Amino acid sequence: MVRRTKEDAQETRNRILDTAVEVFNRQGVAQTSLNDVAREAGVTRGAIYWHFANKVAMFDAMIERLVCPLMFNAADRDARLAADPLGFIRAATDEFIGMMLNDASFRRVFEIFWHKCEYVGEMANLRDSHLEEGENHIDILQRAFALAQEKGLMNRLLTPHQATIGLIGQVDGLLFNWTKNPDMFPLASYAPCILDAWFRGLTAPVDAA
Amino acid sequence: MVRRTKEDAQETRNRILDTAVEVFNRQGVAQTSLNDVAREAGVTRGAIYWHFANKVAMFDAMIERLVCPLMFNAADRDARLAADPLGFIRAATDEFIGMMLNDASFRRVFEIFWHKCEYVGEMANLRDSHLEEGENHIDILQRAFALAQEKGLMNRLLTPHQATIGLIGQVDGLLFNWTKNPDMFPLASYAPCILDAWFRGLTAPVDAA
DNA sequence: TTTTACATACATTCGTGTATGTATGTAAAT
DNA sequence: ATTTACATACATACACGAATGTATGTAAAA
Repeated sequence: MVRRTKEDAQETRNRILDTAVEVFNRQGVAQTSLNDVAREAGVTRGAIYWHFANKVAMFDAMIERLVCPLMFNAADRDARLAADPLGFIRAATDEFIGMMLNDASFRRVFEIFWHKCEYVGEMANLRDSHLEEGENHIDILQRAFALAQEKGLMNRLLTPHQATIGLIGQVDGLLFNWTKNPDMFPLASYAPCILDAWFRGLTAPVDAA
Repeated sequence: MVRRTKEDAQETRNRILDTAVEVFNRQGVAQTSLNDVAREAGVTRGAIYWHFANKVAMFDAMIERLVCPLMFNAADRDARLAADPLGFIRAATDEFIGMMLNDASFRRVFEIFWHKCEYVGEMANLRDSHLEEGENHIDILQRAFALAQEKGLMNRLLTPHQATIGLIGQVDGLLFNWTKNPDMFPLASYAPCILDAWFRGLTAPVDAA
């Protein structure tokens, strides 16, 4: 039973990528052969080599399919950012954490990124090429923090860029450690109050001393 | 020229492990064959299989050789912790960050842990077995935060455990992102003020409202 | 009829584990 | 002080599976 129509082919491609996420997550990217993916997807390596040049290209396609948090791409982004910069930032982080909690397939991809992948050679290049996306997020957050300072909503002990780096580090670190070992702490209940404390450090009044 | 004495053998073993760090860091753990390590260390696979059962055992030996931050193991640890809990915690984080900045071989091992290693199968088991070490650090920090609350040095909006998880997340996240891309931000100048802000969130007075 | 979307078959390379060889150290017997 | 007997510390060689990329076959779609 061979699939031929364009829709069928697209479905095959998606099934390969879905399967790749599962197998990568279970065996690691480097330890996974294209045959492993093919077998579990119910196709042969021929199908994989038809759709993708090699494993790295397949991994890249897996990334491209990722739906990024919506906050950063929403149409009314700049308006919301201007109206309540700190609220926007907090909503964006909550959205990201929420996706990690609720969207299993989203979470599984990040588990691969963080714990089941070696960034060397072509994989390192691939990551670097996707790094610009992250720089875009940094820019947006930085602008929001700058606006918050202009509005007097936060102190000036951190530059907007430092605040951005700090927040991203806090969020990434929490999610990294939680995905590494979910038994370490309950993310859903811990993240909100930890982030409350984090933002409290920004809004605390500065001693004149 | 073959080495025979015990000292020579130990030197060979160390050279293999030193080389392994370099090669793992360059090629990734999974992508590195024992032949790669042997060639660069100036021995054959025979030497490696003499000293280690396989690659995982070699990786484990690499971890065992790691000198952990001293703060947690110092003789006067509990005394310093009791005298100034928040100061102790801050000094411990500064020490860890300082080692990442100044000790290149220490940093290279963490680069492997975080970016050049897939935690699946035996490697996942190995990591889990070393996880207890981390739990010990968590216990110490948690006790320190609890003491700080008893002394009225910090507010009670976070439990000691939540504060611990938050701090570890902040530090790990900063170091993880910095080792991923050192050009992202200057760690040496950013870390102190970001941590200042973090602790400010703990010590900020709580609104009665 | 020509592509498309795969499956099948093949050649080659590479890594692992182990088995074996060997030169040297070392401790006890003589 | 030698010699003996064995352990140590590797190097060399081999057998085996496994993964990759490509070349080719093929049936249905367009």
